Amino acid sequence: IIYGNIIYGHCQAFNMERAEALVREMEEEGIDATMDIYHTMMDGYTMIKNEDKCLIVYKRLKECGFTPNEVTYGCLINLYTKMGKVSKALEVSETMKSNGIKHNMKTYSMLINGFIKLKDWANAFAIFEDVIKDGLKPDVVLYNNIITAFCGMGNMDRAITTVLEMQKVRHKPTSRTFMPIIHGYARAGEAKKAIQVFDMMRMSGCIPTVHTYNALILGLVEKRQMERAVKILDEMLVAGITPN
RNA sequence: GACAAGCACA
Repeated sequence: IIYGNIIYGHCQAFNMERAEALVREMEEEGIDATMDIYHTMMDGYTMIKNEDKCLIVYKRLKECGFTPNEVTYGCLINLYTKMGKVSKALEVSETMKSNGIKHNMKTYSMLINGFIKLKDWANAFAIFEDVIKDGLKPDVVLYNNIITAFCGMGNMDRAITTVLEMQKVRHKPTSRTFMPIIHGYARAGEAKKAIQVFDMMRMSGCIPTVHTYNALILGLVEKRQMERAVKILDEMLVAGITPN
């Protein structure tokens, strides 16, 4: 139990060697690892993009007599989408379903995100249809994913209407909701619109993050509006955000 | 049920 927390900490800090050493230490003491420990280990390996190790952990989980649950499959789907192997992720999705485990918002988000990374908008939206068909109500993250997709397609208007839609359903946009939009306008050289969205964002009570500022500054720089970019940079420092 | 596996970046 205590081990679990420490291992979790190491995984988050990318110290996978340390985490692994602890697991071994635990086994030597005759303490059985719990499922969450396997999950955090899989996650850790996913973060450092070590597919093989992650799969080994998965295999060990099964060897220890655990039955994969939705989180386990989620970890696998996450792994494959992060590696850009969406077809593999879909296979996992099928196995999961045939084992009687339904998709939830997170597994769907991961799949959509995988397709978005490949710029496969058609399939991304196909998954979104499945979500609706399942009668699930999209959550904030899923909305953010959809917005990212619209921005990637260059369909900025749909992106904005989606934001309005989610507000209607009483979902508070997060700073990540607006980032792809600001970024999209920035890339298109529409600095004015980017700033408009930025204001809209603050109006809805979102606190801009470093990434938000980065997106905005990038746009201004591309438009050769260096003075404005520098001004924003100052605002950012005043807001107590450290540039990266 | 709530935590917990899903959304940043040239």
